[in-house]
Amino acid sequence: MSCTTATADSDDGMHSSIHNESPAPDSISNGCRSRGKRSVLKKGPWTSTEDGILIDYVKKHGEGNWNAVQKHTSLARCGKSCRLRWANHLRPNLKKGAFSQEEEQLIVEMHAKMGNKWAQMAEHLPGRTDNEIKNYWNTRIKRRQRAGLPLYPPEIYVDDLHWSEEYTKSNIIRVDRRRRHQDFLQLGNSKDNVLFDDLNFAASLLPAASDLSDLVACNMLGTGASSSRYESYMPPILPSPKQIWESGSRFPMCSSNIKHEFQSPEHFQNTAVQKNLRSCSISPCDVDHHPYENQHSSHMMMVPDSHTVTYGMHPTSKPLFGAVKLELPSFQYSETSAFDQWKTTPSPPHSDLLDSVDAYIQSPPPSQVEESDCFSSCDTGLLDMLLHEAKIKTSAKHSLLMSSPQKSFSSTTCTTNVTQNVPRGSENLIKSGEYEDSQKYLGRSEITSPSQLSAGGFSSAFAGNVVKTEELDQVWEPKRVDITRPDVLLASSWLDQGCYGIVSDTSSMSDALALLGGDDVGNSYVTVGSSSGQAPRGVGSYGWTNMPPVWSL
DNA sequence: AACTACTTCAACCGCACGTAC
DNA sequence: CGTACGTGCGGTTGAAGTAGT
Repeated sequence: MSCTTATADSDDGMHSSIHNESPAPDSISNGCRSRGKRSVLKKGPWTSTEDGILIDYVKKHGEGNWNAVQKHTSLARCGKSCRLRWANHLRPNLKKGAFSQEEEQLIVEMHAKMGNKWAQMAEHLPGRTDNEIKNYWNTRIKRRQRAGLPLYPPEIYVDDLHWSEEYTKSNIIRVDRRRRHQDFLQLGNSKDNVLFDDLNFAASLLPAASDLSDLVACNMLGTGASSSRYESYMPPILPSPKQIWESGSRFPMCSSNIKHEFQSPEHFQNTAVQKNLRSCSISPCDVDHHPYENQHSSHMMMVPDSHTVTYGMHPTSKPLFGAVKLELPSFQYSETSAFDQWKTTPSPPHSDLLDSVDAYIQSPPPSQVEESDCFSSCDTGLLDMLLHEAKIKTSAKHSLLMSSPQKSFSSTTCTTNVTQNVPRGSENLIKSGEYEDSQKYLGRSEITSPSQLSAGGFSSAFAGNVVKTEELDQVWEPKRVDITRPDVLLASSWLDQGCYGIVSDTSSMSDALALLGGDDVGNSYVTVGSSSGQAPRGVGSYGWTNMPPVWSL
Protein backbone atom coordinates (compact mmCIF):
# COMPACT_ATOMS: atom_id res chain seq x y z
CA MET A 1 0.00 0.00 0.00
CA SER A 2 0.97 3.57 0.04
CA CYS A 3 2.68 3.18 3.30
CA THR A 4 5.21 0.92 1.82
CA THR A 5 5.54 2.94 -1.29
CA ALA A 6 5.98 6.12 0.61
CA THR A 7 8.68 4.84 2.80
CA ALA A 8 10.15 2.91 -0.01
CA ASP A 9 10.96 6.02 -1.90
CA SER A 10 13.00 7.27 0.90
CA ASP A 11 14.90 4.10 0.98
CA ASP A 12 15.44 3.32 4.57
CA GLY A 13 12.28 4.46 6.13
CA MET A 14 11.46 4.86 9.70
CA HIS A 15 10.77 1.25 10.09
CA SER A 16 14.27 0.43 9.32
CA SER A 17 15.60 2.47 12.12
CA ILE A 18 13.32 0.71 14.47
CA HIS A 19 12.85 -2.68 13.07
CA ASN A 20 16.07 -2.91 11.59
CA GLU A 21 19.10 -2.79 9.82
CA SER A 22 19.74 -4.09 13.20
CA PRO A 23 22.00 -7.00 12.74
CA ALA A 24 20.29 -10.21 13.43
CA PRO A 25 22.78 -11.95 15.61
CA ASP A 26 21.19 -15.16 14.67
CA SER A 27 19.55 -15.29 11.35
CA ILE A 28 16.90 -17.50 12.79
CA SER A 29 16.00 -14.93 15.32
CA ASN A 30 13.98 -13.01 12.82
CA GLY A 31 12.23 -16.03 11.58
CA CYS A 32 14.46 -16.53 8.61
CA ARG A 33 17.02 -19.17 8.25
CA SER A 34 20.13 -18.22 6.51
CA ARG A 35 23.00 -20.31 5.45
CA GLY A 36 25.39 -17.78 6.60
CA LYS A 37 26.24 -16.03 3.45
CA ARG A 38 24.44 -12.99 4.65
CA SER A 39 23.64 -13.19 8.27
CA VAL A 40 22.48 -9.60 8.45
CA LEU A 41 19.15 -9.47 6.78
CA LYS A 42 17.28 -6.33 6.39
CA LYS A 43 13.87 -5.96 7.88
CA GLY A 44 11.19 -3.40 7.74
CA PRO A 45 9.53 -1.79 4.77
CA TRP A 46 10.69 -2.63 1.35
CA THR A 47 12.24 -0.01 -0.78
CA SER A 48 11.46 0.44 -4.43
CA THR A 49 14.96 -0.68 -5.19
CA GLU A 50 14.46 -3.88 -3.34
CA ASP A 51 11.15 -4.36 -5.06
CA GLY A 52 12.85 -4.01 -8.37
CA ILE A 53 15.46 -6.52 -7.49
CA LEU A 54 12.91 -9.01 -6.39
CA ILE A 55 10.80 -8.50 -9.46
CA ASP A 56 13.76 -9.03 -11.64
CA TYR A 57 14.65 -12.15 -9.80
CA VAL A 58 11.20 -13.60 -10.16
CA LYS A 59 11.16 -12.75 -13.82
CA LYS A 60 14.31 -14.68 -14.29
CA HIS A 61 13.85 -17.56 -11.94
CA GLY A 62 10.19 -17.69 -11.30
CA GLU A 63 8.45 -17.91 -7.98
CA GLY A 64 9.65 -20.18 -5.28
CA ASN A 65 13.03 -20.97 -3.92
CA TRP A 66 12.87 -17.75 -2.06
CA ASN A 67 15.89 -18.37 0.01
CA ALA A 68 17.89 -18.34 -3.17
CA VAL A 69 17.02 -14.73 -3.75
CA GLN A 70 19.64 -13.48 -1.40
CA LYS A 71 22.12 -15.78 -3.00
CA HIS A 72 21.54 -14.65 -6.50
CA THR A 73 20.84 -11.02 -5.86
CA SER A 74 22.08 -8.25 -3.70
CA LEU A 75 18.89 -8.34 -1.79
CA ALA A 76 19.49 -8.67 1.90
CA ARG A 77 16.13 -10.13 2.64
CA CYS A 78 15.28 -13.51 3.90
CA GLY A 79 13.28 -15.86 1.77
CA LYS A 80 10.21 -15.50 3.83
CA SER A 81 10.29 -11.80 3.50
CA CYS A 82 10.75 -12.05 -0.23
CA ARG A 83 7.91 -14.43 -0.60
CA LEU A 84 5.67 -12.24 1.48
CA ARG A 85 6.58 -9.16 -0.45
CA TRP A 86 5.99 -10.85 -3.72
CA ALA A 87 2.77 -12.46 -2.74
CA ASN A 88 1.27 -9.44 -1.09
CA HIS A 89 2.53 -6.60 -3.20
CA LEU A 90 4.55 -7.41 -6.24
CA ARG A 91 2.96 -10.28 -8.00
CA PRO A 92 0.88 -9.38 -11.00
CA ASN A 93 -2.86 -9.20 -11.03
CA LEU A 94 -3.00 -8.01 -7.49
CA LYS A 95 -6.09 -6.07 -6.82
CA LYS A 96 -5.51 -3.03 -4.74
CA GLY A 97 -7.90 -0.75 -3.04
CA ALA A 98 -10.92 -1.23 -0.94
CA PHE A 99 -12.91 -4.38 -1.08
CA SER A 100 -15.97 -4.22 -3.20
CA GLN A 101 -19.31 -5.02 -1.71
CA GLU A 102 -19.30 -8.34 -3.44
CA GLU A 103 -15.91 -9.14 -2.07
CA GLU A 104 -16.91 -8.13 1.40
CA GLN A 105 -19.95 -10.28 1.26
CA LEU A 106 -17.93 -13.16 0.00
CA ILE A 107 -15.44 -12.74 2.79
CA VAL A 108 -18.13 -12.75 5.37
CA GLU A 109 -19.73 -15.79 3.90
CA MET A 110 -16.49 -17.62 3.60
CA HIS A 111 -15.48 -16.73 7.09
CA ALA A 112 -18.73 -18.03 8.35
CA LYS A 113 -17.91 -21.23 6.62
CA MET A 114 -14.21 -21.56 7.04
CA GLY A 115 -13.17 -19.55 9.98
CA ASN A 116 -9.76 -17.96 9.85
CA LYS A 117 -8.63 -19.73 6.77
CA TRP A 118 -7.31 -16.67 5.11
CA ALA A 119 -5.31 -18.42 2.49
CA GLN A 120 -8.24 -20.50 1.41
CA MET A 121 -10.41 -17.47 1.34
CA ALA A 122 -7.88 -15.68 -0.77
CA GLU A 123 -8.13 -18.41 -3.33
CA HIS A 124 -11.70 -17.41 -3.88
CA LEU A 125 -10.88 -13.75 -4.18
CA PRO A 126 -8.70 -13.25 -7.20
CA GLY A 127 -6.18 -10.55 -6.72
CA ARG A 128 -6.60 -10.45 -3.00
CA THR A 129 -4.11 -11.75 -0.52
CA ASP A 130 -4.68 -13.61 2.64
CA ASN A 131 -3.06 -10.81 4.53
CA GLU A 132 -5.43 -8.34 3.02
CA ILE A 133 -8.41 -10.42 3.88
CA LYS A 134 -7.14 -11.02 7.33
CA ASN A 135 -6.62 -7.36 7.93
CA TYR A 136 -9.98 -6.57 6.57
CA TRP A 137 -11.59 -9.10 8.78
CA ASN A 138 -9.81 -7.97 11.89
CA THR A 139 -10.78 -4.43 11.18
CA ARG A 140 -14.32 -5.43 10.62
CA ILE A 141 -14.38 -7.38 13.80
CA LYS A 142 -13.13 -4.53 15.84
CA ARG A 143 -15.57 -2.20 14.26
CA ARG A 144 -18.51 -4.37 14.81
CA GLN A 145 -17.37 -5.33 18.21
CA ARG A 146 -17.31 -1.75 19.21
CA ALA A 147 -20.70 -1.22 17.79
CA GLY A 148 -22.09 -4.27 19.46
CA LEU A 149 -23.13 -5.69 16.18
CA PRO A 150 -23.19 -9.20 14.93
CA LEU A 151 -20.20 -10.30 13.00
CA TYR A 152 -22.27 -11.96 10.42
CA PRO A 153 -25.29 -10.62 8.69
CA PRO A 154 -28.45 -12.41 9.60
CA GLU A 155 -28.61 -14.19 6.31
CA ILE A 156 -25.63 -16.23 7.22
CA TYR A 157 -26.36 -18.85 9.69
CA VAL A 158 -27.92 -22.22 9.36
CA ASP A 159 -26.83 -22.96 5.88
CA ASP A 160 -23.39 -21.78 6.57
CA LEU A 161 -23.08 -23.72 9.71
CA HIS A 162 -24.43 -26.75 8.05
CA TRP A 163 -22.03 -26.17 5.28
CA SER A 164 -19.24 -25.96 7.74
CA GLU A 165 -19.93 -29.44 8.88
CA GLU A 166 -19.58 -30.67 5.38
CA TYR A 167 -16.57 -28.54 5.05
CA THR A 168 -15.12 -30.27 8.00
CA LYS A 169 -15.71 -33.62 6.49
CA SER A 170 -14.72 -32.88 2.97
CA ASN A 171 -11.74 -30.70 3.44
CA ILE A 172 -8.37 -31.57 4.63
CA ILE A 173 -8.12 -29.83 7.89
CA ARG A 174 -4.84 -30.10 9.48
CA VAL A 175 -5.57 -30.63 13.05
CA ASP A 176 -2.14 -30.60 14.32
CA ARG A 177 -1.55 -30.14 17.94
CA ARG A 178 -0.12 -26.75 17.68
CA ARG A 179 -2.87 -25.36 15.56
CA ARG A 180 -5.52 -26.80 17.68
CA HIS A 181 -4.01 -25.10 20.59
CA GLN A 182 -3.90 -21.85 18.76
CA ASP A 183 -7.45 -22.28 17.67
CA PHE A 184 -8.42 -22.88 21.17
CA LEU A 185 -6.86 -19.71 22.26
CA GLN A 186 -8.54 -17.64 19.71
CA LEU A 187 -11.77 -19.29 19.01
CA GLY A 188 -12.90 -15.90 18.16
CA ASN A 189 -12.53 -15.00 14.60
CA SER A 190 -13.96 -18.08 13.27
CA LYS A 191 -17.50 -18.69 12.48
CA ASP A 192 -17.71 -20.31 15.80
CA ASN A 193 -18.22 -16.90 17.04
CA VAL A 194 -21.57 -17.24 15.58
CA LEU A 195 -22.33 -19.19 18.60
CA PHE A 196 -20.46 -17.21 21.09
CA ASP A 197 -21.74 -13.97 19.89
CA ASP A 198 -25.12 -15.33 19.49
CA LEU A 199 -25.04 -16.13 23.07
CA ASN A 200 -23.40 -12.96 24.00
CA PHE A 201 -26.17 -11.13 22.43
CA ALA A 202 -28.51 -13.12 24.47
CA ALA A 203 -26.51 -12.19 27.45
CA SER A 204 -26.63 -8.62 26.49
CA LEU A 205 -30.34 -8.63 26.85
CA LEU A 206 -30.68 -11.24 29.44
CA PRO A 207 -27.67 -11.16 31.64
CA ALA A 208 -28.68 -14.36 33.25
CA ALA A 209 -27.62 -16.11 30.13
CA SER A 210 -24.34 -14.39 29.88
CA ASP A 211 -21.98 -16.90 31.24
CA LEU A 212 -23.94 -19.78 30.14
CA SER A 213 -23.30 -18.61 26.69
CA ASP A 214 -19.81 -19.83 26.99
CA LEU A 215 -20.88 -23.10 28.26
CA VAL A 216 -23.49 -23.68 25.72
CA ALA A 217 -21.32 -22.48 22.97
CA CYS A 218 -18.62 -24.77 24.04
CA ASN A 219 -20.99 -27.56 24.23
CA MET A 220 -22.36 -26.83 20.88
CA LEU A 221 -18.91 -26.92 19.57
CA GLY A 222 -18.36 -30.11 21.29
CA THR A 223 -21.40 -31.65 19.84
CA GLY A 224 -20.35 -30.63 16.43
CA ALA A 225 -23.29 -28.40 16.07
CA SER A 226 -21.22 -25.90 14.32
CA SER A 227 -17.60 -26.29 14.85
CA SER A 228 -15.50 -27.34 12.02
CA ARG A 229 -12.16 -27.10 13.58
CA TYR A 230 -12.79 -27.80 17.17
CA GLU A 231 -15.30 -30.48 17.23
CA SER A 232 -12.80 -33.18 16.91
CA TYR A 233 -11.12 -32.36 20.10
CA MET A 234 -13.36 -30.16 22.07
CA PRO A 235 -15.23 -32.07 24.65
CA PRO A 236 -18.79 -31.29 25.40
CA ILE A 237 -19.04 -28.84 28.14
CA LEU A 238 -21.42 -27.84 30.76
CA PRO A 239 -20.81 -26.35 34.09
CA SER A 240 -20.15 -29.12 36.40
CA PRO A 241 -22.82 -29.69 38.91
CA LYS A 242 -20.38 -28.76 41.51
CA GLN A 243 -19.71 -25.53 39.80
CA ILE A 244 -23.32 -24.84 39.51
CA TRP A 245 -23.96 -25.77 43.01
CA GLU A 246 -21.16 -23.73 44.33
CA SER A 247 -21.68 -20.93 41.96
CA GLY A 248 -24.03 -19.39 44.40
CA SER A 249 -21.04 -17.73 45.84
CA ARG A 250 -20.73 -15.80 42.68
CA PHE A 251 -24.12 -14.29 42.92
CA PRO A 252 -24.51 -13.22 46.42
CA MET A 253 -27.31 -10.98 45.43
CA CYS A 254 -29.44 -13.73 44.19
CA SER A 255 -28.16 -16.84 45.71
CA SER A 256 -31.07 -17.18 47.97
CA ASN A 257 -33.38 -17.14 45.08
CA ILE A 258 -31.40 -19.25 42.80
CA LYS A 259 -29.33 -21.63 44.67
CA HIS A 260 -32.16 -23.56 46.08
CA GLU A 261 -33.29 -24.31 42.62
CA PHE A 262 -30.46 -26.66 42.21
CA GLN A 263 -30.36 -29.96 43.64
CA SER A 264 -27.33 -31.14 45.35
CA PRO A 265 -24.29 -31.99 43.35
CA GLU A 266 -25.01 -35.60 43.87
CA HIS A 267 -28.05 -35.10 41.83
CA PHE A 268 -25.92 -35.02 38.78
CA GLN A 269 -23.58 -37.74 39.55
CA ASN A 270 -25.11 -40.44 37.47
CA THR A 271 -26.01 -38.56 34.41
CA ALA A 272 -24.33 -38.70 31.11
CA VAL A 273 -24.01 -35.01 31.29
CA GLN A 274 -21.97 -35.32 34.32
CA LYS A 275 -19.61 -37.61 32.57
CA ASN A 276 -19.14 -35.15 29.86
CA LEU A 277 -18.54 -32.47 32.33
CA ARG A 278 -15.73 -34.31 33.86
CA SER A 279 -14.00 -34.54 30.59
CA CYS A 280 -14.17 -30.88 30.10
CA SER A 281 -10.97 -29.04 30.36
CA ILE A 282 -12.27 -25.69 29.47
CA SER A 283 -13.11 -23.00 31.83
CA PRO A 284 -16.17 -21.16 30.81
CA CYS A 285 -15.02 -18.02 32.36
CA ASP A 286 -12.02 -16.22 33.31
CA VAL A 287 -12.61 -13.02 35.01
CA ASP A 288 -9.25 -11.73 35.82
CA HIS A 289 -7.51 -10.76 32.70
CA HIS A 290 -9.38 -9.08 30.03
CA PRO A 291 -12.15 -6.57 30.17
CA TYR A 292 -14.10 -8.51 27.67
CA GLU A 293 -13.70 -11.60 29.62
CA ASN A 294 -15.79 -10.09 32.25
CA GLN A 295 -18.45 -9.90 29.76
CA HIS A 296 -18.83 -13.56 30.15
CA SER A 297 -18.60 -13.75 33.77
CA SER A 298 -19.79 -10.62 35.30
CA HIS A 299 -23.39 -11.32 34.74
CA MET A 300 -23.13 -14.76 35.99
CA MET A 301 -26.55 -15.13 37.37
CA MET A 302 -27.37 -18.64 36.84
CA VAL A 303 -31.02 -19.04 36.59
CA PRO A 304 -31.26 -22.75 36.72
CA ASP A 305 -32.41 -23.19 33.22
CA SER A 306 -30.65 -20.35 31.74
CA HIS A 307 -28.54 -22.54 29.63
CA THR A 308 -31.69 -23.78 28.16
CA VAL A 309 -32.74 -20.28 27.66
CA THR A 310 -29.55 -19.68 25.94
CA TYR A 311 -30.21 -22.51 23.67
CA GLY A 312 -33.56 -21.16 22.99
CA MET A 313 -32.17 -17.86 22.09
CA HIS A 314 -31.19 -18.77 18.66
CA PRO A 315 -32.26 -22.15 17.72
CA THR A 316 -30.94 -21.63 14.29
CA SER A 317 -27.61 -20.62 15.54
CA LYS A 318 -28.16 -17.46 13.81
CA PRO A 319 -25.07 -15.40 13.97
CA LEU A 320 -24.14 -13.40 16.91
CA PHE A 321 -25.60 -10.33 18.21
CA GLY A 322 -24.02 -8.13 20.65
CA ALA A 323 -20.56 -7.48 21.69
CA VAL A 324 -18.16 -9.95 20.36
CA LYS A 325 -15.80 -11.80 22.48
CA LEU A 326 -13.00 -12.81 20.30
CA GLU A 327 -11.01 -14.87 22.58
CA LEU A 328 -11.59 -17.37 25.20
CA PRO A 329 -8.39 -17.32 27.09
CA SER A 330 -9.97 -19.34 29.75
CA PHE A 331 -9.41 -22.29 27.52
CA GLN A 332 -5.86 -22.11 28.47
CA TYR A 333 -6.52 -23.09 31.98
CA SER A 334 -6.25 -26.50 33.24
CA GLU A 335 -9.29 -28.21 34.38
CA THR A 336 -8.48 -27.73 37.95
CA SER A 337 -7.55 -24.14 37.83
CA ALA A 338 -10.37 -23.37 35.57
CA PHE A 339 -12.88 -24.88 37.82
CA ASP A 340 -11.33 -23.28 40.76
CA GLN A 341 -11.64 -19.98 39.13
CA TRP A 342 -15.11 -20.70 38.23
CA LYS A 343 -15.92 -21.37 41.76
CA THR A 344 -14.01 -18.75 43.54
CA THR A 345 -13.36 -15.81 41.39
CA PRO A 346 -15.53 -12.90 42.26
CA SER A 347 -16.89 -11.07 39.35
CA PRO A 348 -17.29 -7.39 39.02
CA PRO A 349 -20.93 -7.41 38.25
CA HIS A 350 -21.33 -4.63 35.83
CA SER A 351 -18.08 -3.92 34.24
CA ASP A 352 -18.99 -5.30 30.90
CA LEU A 353 -22.28 -3.67 30.95
CA LEU A 354 -20.68 -0.38 31.57
CA ASP A 355 -18.28 -0.96 28.78
CA SER A 356 -20.82 -1.91 26.27
CA VAL A 357 -23.33 0.76 26.94
CA ASP A 358 -21.15 3.59 27.86
CA ALA A 359 -23.27 5.97 25.97
CA TYR A 360 -26.16 5.16 28.12
CA ILE A 361 -24.25 5.16 31.30
CA GLN A 362 -23.04 8.59 30.62
CA SER A 363 -26.50 9.78 31.20
CA PRO A 364 -28.08 7.25 33.45
CA PRO A 365 -31.79 7.23 33.80
CA PRO A 366 -32.64 9.19 36.85
CA SER A 367 -35.39 6.91 37.88
CA GLN A 368 -33.42 3.79 37.44
CA VAL A 369 -32.47 1.73 40.33
CA GLU A 370 -29.00 2.47 41.36
CA GLU A 371 -26.66 -0.24 40.41
CA SER A 372 -25.57 -0.66 43.91
CA ASP A 373 -29.13 -1.29 44.81
CA CYS A 374 -29.27 -4.08 42.39
CA PHE A 375 -26.59 -5.85 44.19
CA SER A 376 -27.55 -5.06 47.66
CA SER A 377 -31.01 -6.28 47.22
CA CYS A 378 -31.34 -9.95 47.57
CA ASP A 379 -34.86 -10.73 46.65
CA THR A 380 -35.66 -8.06 44.18
CA GLY A 381 -32.17 -7.36 43.11
CA LEU A 382 -32.07 -9.98 40.45
CA LEU A 383 -35.24 -8.81 38.87
CA ASP A 384 -34.26 -5.24 39.07
CA MET A 385 -30.96 -5.94 37.58
CA LEU A 386 -32.38 -8.01 34.82
CA LEU A 387 -34.81 -5.34 33.96
CA HIS A 388 -32.34 -2.60 34.39
CA GLU A 389 -29.74 -4.20 32.24
CA ALA A 390 -32.19 -5.17 29.61
CA LYS A 391 -33.26 -1.60 29.47
CA ILE A 392 -29.79 -0.38 29.34
CA LYS A 393 -28.78 -2.70 26.62
CA THR A 394 -31.80 -1.99 24.63
CA SER A 395 -31.49 1.70 25.10
CA ALA A 396 -27.93 1.71 24.11
CA LYS A 397 -28.60 -0.17 20.99
CA HIS A 398 -31.51 1.95 20.14
CA SER A 399 -29.66 5.09 20.81
CA LEU A 400 -27.07 3.95 18.39
CA LEU A 401 -29.62 3.62 15.71
CA MET A 402 -32.05 6.29 16.53
CA SER A 403 -29.46 8.91 16.72
CA SER A 404 -28.65 8.51 13.10
CA PRO A 405 -30.46 10.93 10.88
CA GLN A 406 -29.84 8.84 7.85
CA LYS A 407 -32.44 6.30 8.50
CA SER A 408 -35.39 5.97 10.69
CA PHE A 409 -37.09 3.06 12.13
CA SER A 410 -40.66 3.10 12.99
CA SER A 411 -41.36 0.35 15.29
CA THR A 412 -39.84 1.24 18.53
CA THR A 413 -41.36 2.82 21.49
CA CYS A 414 -38.62 2.80 23.95
CA THR A 415 -39.69 3.01 27.49
CA THR A 416 -36.32 3.97 28.72
CA ASN A 417 -34.27 7.01 28.30
CA VAL A 418 -32.60 7.02 24.99
CA THR A 419 -29.59 9.12 24.69
CA GLN A 420 -28.97 10.90 21.48
CA ASN A 421 -25.35 10.25 21.69
CA VAL A 422 -23.96 8.05 19.08
CA PRO A 423 -21.70 5.66 20.81
CA ARG A 424 -18.15 5.72 19.86
CA GLY A 425 -17.63 3.68 16.82
CA SER A 426 -21.05 4.04 15.40
CA GLU A 427 -19.91 6.70 13.02
CA ASN A 428 -17.65 4.26 11.39
CA LEU A 429 -20.40 1.80 11.52
CA ILE A 430 -22.62 4.05 9.53
CA LYS A 431 -19.89 5.01 7.25
CA SER A 432 -18.93 1.50 6.60
CA GLY A 433 -22.37 0.51 5.58
CA GLU A 434 -22.95 -1.71 8.53
CA TYR A 435 -25.65 0.54 9.66
CA GLU A 436 -28.03 -1.62 7.79
CA ASP A 437 -26.97 -4.48 9.88
CA SER A 438 -27.76 -2.38 12.84
CA GLN A 439 -31.24 -2.00 11.61
CA LYS A 440 -31.57 -5.66 11.24
CA TYR A 441 -30.17 -5.99 14.62
CA LEU A 442 -32.72 -3.64 15.91
CA GLY A 443 -35.45 -5.46 14.18
CA ARG A 444 -34.36 -8.48 16.00
CA SER A 445 -34.85 -6.88 19.29
CA GLU A 446 -38.36 -6.07 18.40
CA ILE A 447 -39.56 -9.50 17.69
CA THR A 448 -42.56 -10.30 19.69
CA SER A 449 -44.46 -13.01 17.98
CA PRO A 450 -43.81 -16.60 18.79
CA SER A 451 -42.88 -17.45 15.30
CA GLN A 452 -40.30 -14.81 15.29
CA LEU A 453 -39.16 -15.83 18.61
CA SER A 454 -38.30 -19.15 17.30
CA ALA A 455 -35.62 -17.39 15.46
CA GLY A 456 -35.13 -14.36 17.54
CA GLY A 457 -34.99 -16.02 20.83
CA PHE A 458 -35.97 -15.37 24.28
CA SER A 459 -33.76 -12.46 24.84
CA SER A 460 -35.46 -10.59 22.14
CA ALA A 461 -38.73 -11.36 23.63
CA PHE A 462 -37.61 -10.26 26.94
CA ALA A 463 -36.36 -7.08 25.49
CA GLY A 464 -39.59 -6.86 23.68
CA ASN A 465 -41.28 -6.40 26.94
CA VAL A 466 -39.14 -3.49 27.63
CA VAL A 467 -39.25 -2.09 24.19
CA LYS A 468 -42.72 -2.42 23.05
CA THR A 469 -43.05 -2.85 19.38
CA GLU A 470 -45.65 -2.23 16.82
CA GLU A 471 -44.07 -3.52 13.71
CA LEU A 472 -41.95 -6.41 12.91
CA ASP A 473 -38.84 -6.44 10.95
CA GLN A 474 -39.10 -9.19 8.46
CA VAL A 475 -35.41 -9.35 8.18
CA TRP A 476 -35.36 -11.63 11.09
CA GLU A 477 -37.92 -14.00 9.95
CA PRO A 478 -36.27 -17.35 10.17
CA LYS A 479 -35.46 -18.57 6.78
CA ARG A 480 -34.19 -21.99 7.26
CA VAL A 481 -33.96 -24.21 10.18
CA ASP A 482 -31.79 -27.17 10.07
CA ILE A 483 -33.85 -29.64 11.92
CA THR A 484 -31.16 -32.19 11.79
CA ARG A 485 -29.10 -30.28 14.21
CA PRO A 486 -29.39 -31.25 17.80
CA ASP A 487 -29.07 -27.76 19.09
CA VAL A 488 -31.81 -26.63 16.84
CA LEU A 489 -34.02 -29.41 17.92
CA LEU A 490 -33.29 -28.80 21.48
CA ALA A 491 -33.89 -25.16 21.21
CA SER A 492 -37.05 -25.61 19.28
CA SER A 493 -38.26 -28.04 21.79
CA TRP A 494 -37.52 -25.72 24.53
CA LEU A 495 -39.10 -22.87 22.78
CA ASP A 496 -42.17 -24.85 22.23
CA GLN A 497 -42.42 -25.57 25.81
CA GLY A 498 -41.34 -22.56 27.55
CA CYS A 499 -40.15 -19.65 25.68
CA TYR A 500 -43.38 -18.87 24.05
CA GLY A 501 -44.99 -18.96 27.33
CA ILE A 502 -43.12 -15.94 28.30
CA VAL A 503 -42.96 -14.16 25.17
CA SER A 504 -46.32 -14.58 23.71
CA ASP A 505 -47.61 -12.68 26.59
CA THR A 506 -45.82 -9.53 25.83
CA SER A 507 -48.38 -7.28 27.26
CA SER A 508 -47.07 -7.45 30.70
CA MET A 509 -43.54 -7.02 31.64
CA SER A 510 -44.30 -7.96 35.15
CA ASP A 511 -45.56 -11.28 33.99
CA ALA A 512 -42.37 -12.00 32.27
CA LEU A 513 -40.38 -10.89 35.17
CA ALA A 514 -42.44 -12.98 37.43
CA LEU A 515 -41.75 -15.91 35.26
CA LEU A 516 -38.16 -15.07 35.13
CA GLY A 517 -37.36 -14.58 38.68
CA GLY A 518 -40.46 -15.47 40.52
CA ASP A 519 -42.19 -18.55 41.61
CA ASP A 520 -42.40 -20.10 38.24
CA VAL A 521 -38.75 -20.62 38.21
CA GLY A 522 -38.92 -22.78 41.17
CA ASN A 523 -42.20 -24.39 40.47
CA SER A 524 -41.54 -25.26 36.95
CA TYR A 525 -38.23 -26.66 37.71
CA VAL A 526 -39.77 -29.79 39.02
CA THR A 527 -42.01 -30.06 36.05
CA VAL A 528 -40.92 -32.74 33.74
CA GLY A 529 -40.76 -31.40 30.28
CA SER A 530 -43.41 -32.63 27.97
CA SER A 531 -43.55 -32.46 24.30
CA SER A 532 -46.93 -30.98 24.20
CA GLY A 533 -45.63 -27.59 24.93
CA GLN A 534 -49.02 -26.10 25.16
CA ALA A 535 -48.89 -24.79 28.60
CA PRO A 536 -46.93 -21.62 28.81
CA ARG A 537 -44.07 -21.91 31.10
CA GLY A 538 -41.43 -19.76 32.43
CA VAL A 539 -37.80 -19.69 31.88
CA GLY A 540 -37.38 -22.47 34.24
CA SER A 541 -39.61 -24.87 32.51
CA TYR A 542 -36.75 -27.22 32.02
CA GLY A 543 -34.76 -28.38 34.87
CA TRP A 544 -31.37 -29.87 34.66
CA THR A 545 -32.94 -33.21 34.98
CA ASN A 546 -35.14 -32.52 32.05
CA MET A 547 -32.45 -31.66 29.66
CA PRO A 548 -32.82 -33.31 26.33
CA PRO A 549 -30.05 -35.73 25.66
CA VAL A 550 -28.23 -33.41 23.38
CA TRP A 551 -25.33 -33.31 25.73
CA SER A 552 -24.43 -36.81 25.10
CA LEU A 553 -24.32 -36.40 21.38
C1' DA B 1 -2.73 24.35 14.90
C1' DA B 2 -1.83 20.94 18.25
C1' DC B 3 -2.93 17.08 20.53
C1' DT B 4 -5.14 12.65 21.22
C1' DA B 5 -7.44 8.54 20.00
C1' DC B 6 -8.40 5.39 16.77
C1' DT B 7 -7.81 2.73 12.35
C1' DT B 8 -5.32 0.60 8.80
C1' DC B 9 -2.11 -2.43 6.96
C1' DA B 10 2.70 -3.93 5.81
C1' DA B 11 5.75 -6.72 7.77
C1' DC B 12 7.38 -9.72 11.26
C1' DC B 13 7.20 -13.86 14.03
C1' DG B 14 6.57 -18.55 15.38
C1' DC B 15 4.99 -22.74 14.18
C1' DA B 16 3.95 -26.77 11.34
C1' DC B 17 4.10 -29.39 7.17
C1' DG B 18 6.43 -31.57 3.34
C1' DT B 19 10.54 -33.01 1.38
C1' DA B 20 15.35 -34.06 0.66
C1' DC B 21 19.27 -35.96 2.53
C1' DC C 1 14.66 -42.54 11.50
C1' DG C 2 16.28 -38.08 12.44
C1' DT C 3 17.62 -33.63 10.85
C1' DA C 4 17.74 -29.59 7.97
C1' DC C 5 15.62 -26.83 4.84
C1' DG C 6 11.97 -24.52 2.14
C1' DT C 7 7.58 -23.02 2.32
C1' DG C 8 3.04 -21.60 3.88
C1' DC C 9 -0.17 -20.11 7.31
C1' DG C 10 -2.17 -17.41 10.87
C1' DG C 11 -1.46 -14.18 14.71
C1' DT C 12 0.68 -10.04 16.21
C1' DT C 13 3.00 -5.68 16.05
C1' DG C 14 3.70 -0.95 15.41
C1' DA C 15 4.30 3.03 12.24
C1' DA C 16 1.59 5.86 9.34
C1' DG C 17 -2.61 7.81 8.40
C1' DT C 18 -7.01 9.74 9.78
C1' DA C 19 -10.58 11.67 12.54
C1' DG C 20 -12.09 14.00 16.48
C1' DT C 21 -11.52 17.55 20.02
